[in-house]
Amino acid sequence: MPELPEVQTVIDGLNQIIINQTIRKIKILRKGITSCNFSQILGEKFLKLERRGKYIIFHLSSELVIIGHLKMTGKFVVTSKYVKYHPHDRVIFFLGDQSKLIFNDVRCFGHLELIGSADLLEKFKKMGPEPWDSKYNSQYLQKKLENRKIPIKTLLLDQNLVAGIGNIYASEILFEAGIHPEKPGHSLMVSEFNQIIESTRRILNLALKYNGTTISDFRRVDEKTGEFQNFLKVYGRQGLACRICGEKIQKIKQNQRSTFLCSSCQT
DNA sequence: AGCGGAACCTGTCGGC
DNA sequence: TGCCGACAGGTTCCGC
Repeated sequence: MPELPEVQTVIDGLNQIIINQTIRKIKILRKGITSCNFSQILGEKFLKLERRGKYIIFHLSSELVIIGHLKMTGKFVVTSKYVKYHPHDRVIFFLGDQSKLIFNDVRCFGHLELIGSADLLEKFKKMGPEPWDSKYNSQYLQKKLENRKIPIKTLLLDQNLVAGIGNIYASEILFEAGIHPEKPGHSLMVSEFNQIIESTRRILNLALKYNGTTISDFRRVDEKTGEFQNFLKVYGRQGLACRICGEKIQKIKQNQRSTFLCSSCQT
């Protein structure tokens, strides 16, 4: 589900609500979501939430941090004491003000883990730079991709190359950059790497401004939808006219995942 | 090392 | 209407 803008939207929502709340009790409704021993964080407070790639980092008033990943369908919702459980609620944090922080996930791909804050660096050691990091530049991409034969679209989904891009924004970024998604990584020129970097930042910034994309079931913490779906130029628009040239948008499969493109604008 | 495919799990939608 | 396959915003593991 959620890519960088959606994860950041969730974090911004939670930062408004759960900071300084005490964790009174934790209930795990579905095993497999987490194998943590949560008893060691009872009585602790949420201090601050951060994002790294598509991971959510909950800093606590102890030396431990909770790391969450929403995968395809995970959500965090905060509700009052009296709201009943929903079918896909998986983990419930009972908070000091009697509200509940609920991790809900239809498909159960999502995951929560507990690690020492000193182990955060190690945890994210292999992950690529954030898109706005100055390390994410054309020399970096050229070096990392010089031996890669696979399509640039597939490469943009690799979190060890750059953090946070998923299936929707990969298509949108390459459309904006005017680059065909099937081009092998090693075949791109420096100017094309620069286009990708600029497009990545522009599109993610815009998506952040509109609280992410709601295609099916992404919701903000307050259960509102994101609005960036209204700005999508290729994703989900197969058969419709390209907004730039009028050509029909195509849908292709790459590595078992859908890619959308305009074969006239992207070369 | 790089690459493709399967697996994880549940729900929905479109075609026949 | 009902069944069945395809598909869904992600990541990891396995074998070549």
